[in-house]
Order: sequence, then C-alpha cells, then structure tokens
Amino acid sequence: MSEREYDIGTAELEVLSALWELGPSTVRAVLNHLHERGRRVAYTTVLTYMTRLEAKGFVRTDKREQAYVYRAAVTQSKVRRSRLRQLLDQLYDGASAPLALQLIRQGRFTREEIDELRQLIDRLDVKRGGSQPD
Amino acid sequence: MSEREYDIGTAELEVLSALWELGPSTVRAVLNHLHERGRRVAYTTVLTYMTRLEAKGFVRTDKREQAYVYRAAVTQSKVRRSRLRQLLDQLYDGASAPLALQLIRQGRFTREEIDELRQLIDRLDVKRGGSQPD
DNA sequence: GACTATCCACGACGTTTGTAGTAGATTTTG
DNA sequence: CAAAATCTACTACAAACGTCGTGGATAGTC
Repeated sequence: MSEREYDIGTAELEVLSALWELGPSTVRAVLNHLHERGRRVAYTTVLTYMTRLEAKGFVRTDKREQAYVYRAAVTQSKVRRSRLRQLLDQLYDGASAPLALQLIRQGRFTREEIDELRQLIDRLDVKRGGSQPD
Repeated sequence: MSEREYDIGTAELEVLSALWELGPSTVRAVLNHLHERGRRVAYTTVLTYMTRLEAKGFVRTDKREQAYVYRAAVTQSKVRRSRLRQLLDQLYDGASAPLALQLIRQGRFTREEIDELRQLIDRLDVKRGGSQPD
C-alpha cells in the first residue's frame, strides 16, 4: 500500500549496497569493500554515512563486542521499485512502456536474457487484467 | 562518446519538463503550467530554477520584448538515457536485464505495447552483436 | 500622470549531502 | 605497562537545492 520515500544519497547508497552484498558488517568491512573497488573515502566518512542511514531507518545496528555491526533494514527490492517509480514519474509521465522499449533497444542482452524476456512477455499477454505489481 | 552528467534537481526537472512539453516559454507560462497541474510554487521560485538551469547550460534564453523566453537546451532523450544509466549503475550493477524484467513484470501494458515489445525483442534476437545504442 | 501589475536581479535561509578531522574511550600489542 | 591501533561521538564545512522576498525598472491602465 505505502510508497515510502527512499531519500538516499548517492554516497549513502553505495554504503547500503555494500551491506546488501556483504550482509551485516562493521564500518571497517564496508570501508574495505569500497576501497577494493577503487572508491576512495575516509573511515569517518563511511561512519557518517552509516550513522545517517541509521537515523533515516535504512539500516540497524547491533551493539557487538568490539564494533557496531550494521545491517540493511530495507531490501534492495524496495529501493529498486521506489527508484524505478521515481524515474518513471519524473521522465516518462509514469508510463512503463516507453522506458521498457528504450531499455530493450539500448541495452545489451544475452540470448538467455532475451528468451527470458520473451517468455515473460508471452505470459503477460495471457494473464492480462489481473496484474499484481511485483 | 561523452556521457555528460545531468545534475538536475527534482524541482528543476519539473521546469525543464514543462519546457519540453510547452516549447519555448516565459517564466509566467511555465508557472501557469505548473499551477494547472496542482504544483504550488511562487513565481520567483520558478524564476530561480530557470536561472539555475541556464547557468548549468540546460536551457537558453532569448531576450524578447517583454520577458525572457526560455527553451530547453538538452533533449529529453539525453536526460532519459543519462538517468537510466545512473539507475542501472546504482542499483542493478549496470545490467539491463534485471531492470527490464522487473519493469515488464510490474508495469501495466496495453496489448499494443506488448506487441511492440515482442517485436522489438524478436528483432533483437536476430541482429545480435551489432547493437547501436539508441 | 498616478496607480497597478509584471519582470528580473539579488540575496537569503534552511536542509540534505559528500566529505572529513578531532578527541576521548577502548583494545591490542610489543 | 606503554605505545599504537581502532572505534565512535561530535563538529565542521562547502556545495547543491528547494523555496521565497525585496526592490527597482518597465509597462499597461484609469
């Protein structure tokens, strides 16, 4: 029912993404993860992001022994849906079709992905009218 | 070649969208357009957005008689592509397929749109390897 | 010609975001 | 234990953004 707003900045989202990928982690672990992929940022900066994410309710912390352990409190799925809807509303007048077409035209797909897309579309075609948004 | 950054705020984008829809317009015209669709905002606010958009090179102005006429200096297409790429990078690890699948699953489509999608996919299937991003 | 509406240049202000340093507490290590 | 490393709380700060108000210039109206 609700369409909560996910106001997460770019840098904050990188951190949240790290948590999705790594699972519950300390600031240090997230920092290392970011460094590994070439992202230059200071420890305290990451700490700030995580603190802010917590304040906004997007992550939770467990007081552990040494350091706090943070874990995502929102699913990637939800954020994806929210951002997608935002994109649709802002630039496609809310309509999915134009974006879908653009995406398929400009994206690169493997044969498997193409088959999957086709199957999905075929199924769509059949069970019209009872759409239960994913 | 270039993948210019389109740093346009939400409110600024509303204004730019109005220009895409209305064509070259004065601040007053854009304001009216926004008001018509229930968007409450002051004249000077819109003026500020337009000035900022101009400073960033996203719109141009023609000194006319009475008032300035603003027109978009970037196409909707370009902004769409840029934002789509951003979304893909930030939340889909750059891969188009997952988003395409999600979009098709959660979107609502008319039969015509479905046919169009299918045709596009069929064509994709054939001319693999020579993708010329739109 | 005086009043009124319109237009824009500037400045302002609070919030969000990216980014990080300092300092004090705690833990690990030599 | 003393020194070094680690951790978190706090503070800071600049840029971006959303949002307007003021005030002076111009134009249209009675």
